Amino acid sequence: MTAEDVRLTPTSYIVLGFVDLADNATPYDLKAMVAASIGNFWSVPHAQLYTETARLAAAGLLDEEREEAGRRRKLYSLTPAGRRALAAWRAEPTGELMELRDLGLLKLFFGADPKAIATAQLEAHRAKLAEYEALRAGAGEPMPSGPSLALDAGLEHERVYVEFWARLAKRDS
Amino acid sequence: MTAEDVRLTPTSYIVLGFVDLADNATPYDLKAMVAASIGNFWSVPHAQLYTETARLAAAGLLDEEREEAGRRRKLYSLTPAGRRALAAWRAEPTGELMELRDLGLLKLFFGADPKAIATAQLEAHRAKLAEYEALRAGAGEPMPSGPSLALDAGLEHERVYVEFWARLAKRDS
DNA sequence: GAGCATACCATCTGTATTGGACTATTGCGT
DNA sequence: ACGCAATAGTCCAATACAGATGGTATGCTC
Repeated sequence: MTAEDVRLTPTSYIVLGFVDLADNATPYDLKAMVAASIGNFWSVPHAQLYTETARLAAAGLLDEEREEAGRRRKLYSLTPAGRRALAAWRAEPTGELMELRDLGLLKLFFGADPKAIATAQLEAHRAKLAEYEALRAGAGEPMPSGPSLALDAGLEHERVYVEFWARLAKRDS
Repeated sequence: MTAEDVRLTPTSYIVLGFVDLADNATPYDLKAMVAASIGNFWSVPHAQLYTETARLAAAGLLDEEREEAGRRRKLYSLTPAGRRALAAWRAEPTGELMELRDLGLLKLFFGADPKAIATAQLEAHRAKLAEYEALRAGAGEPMPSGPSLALDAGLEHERVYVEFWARLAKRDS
C-alpha cells in the first residue's frame, strides 16, 4: 500500500501529529500523550493507536522499528511522506463544525429535570476547569503554542458551561 | 431478546426520546427530527435509526407496527418497558463530560496557522450562531422546555467560539 | 392518462471502530 | 527469589458507519 490510497481520518492525523511532536513514539507513548492532552476533548480508544500506527506504516507515512527482544515494542517515526501529509492537513483550514456529544445536554433535551443534571454537570465542569487552570498556571515549562491555544479554548469552554449549569442549578424549576 | 440484555447506548435513548416526543414515528420520521434538532451537536447516521429501532423492538422497548401494503413503513411506539427505560435514563444525572471533536481545534493543537483556521472557523460559527438566533426568535410556536434549554446552551456555546476564533483571526500571528 | 421528475422510505454491503478482556513483560520492594 | 504493580501489546465480538442501491408514492406536464 502506498501513500495515495489510504484514507486519512482525524485519528490518522492525531497519530502523525503526536509522532511529530515526540520525534518518535510507540503506540503506548501515544496513548499517554493523547490522554494528557487532546483526550480532554477527543477520545481515541487505545486499540486504535495500535492499528492506526500499523496502517500508517503500511502506507509509508510512518517508519516502523521493532525491538527484537522482550516487549517487541514498535517505535514509529515520520517518513518524509508522513511529514508532508501532516503539513498538508495542518495547512488546510476547515469550516467544519464540531460535534458536541454531551450526555447532560442530551438528557436535558429530552426533558430531564434541569436541576438534577445541572448539579452533577456543574461539579464535573468545575473540576475540569480547575484542572485546566492548574495546567495554565502550570508546571513552568512553557507550552508549545498550539496546545496552549487549545487550552485557551478549553478554559473558555469550561467557563461557559460552568456558568450555564450553575444558572440551571439555582433556578427554581 | 428481553429488556434485560440489551445494551442501551446514547443512540438508543435518542430513539426512545424522539419516539416519546412524537408518540409514534417511523425511522424516517426520526431521521427528520434528529436532523432538525440534536443533529446540531450529535450526529446519528440514518442507517442507525433503522437498525436501532429494530433492536429496541426486539428488546421489547418499542412496539412495531408494519404497514402491509406499499411502503411497508414501520411505525414505532414506546412500550411500557420502553417508557420506563427512558424515564430511568432521564432521571439519572451524569457527571460525564462532553466530547468535543472539533477539527479546527485539533489542527490548532498540532500547530496549524491560527489565523488561517480562525478565519474559516469564525465564518462557520457565525453562521451557526445566526441559525440558532433565528430559531430562538423563531417560528412562534413555543418550544418545549428541554429543547429550549438545549438551544440556550447552543447559543452560548456558539457565542464563545465566535469570540474565541475572532480573537485569533485578528491577532498578528 | 402516459411519461417522467422528485420526493419519500428502507435496506444492504463492506469496512472501521469500539470497549473490554486477556496476555505478557518489566521493575520494584522485601 | 517472590509477588505485586505498572507497563505494553493483542484480540475479539458487537456496533457503528458511509454510501450505494432499490423500491414506492406523488404530482406535474403534455
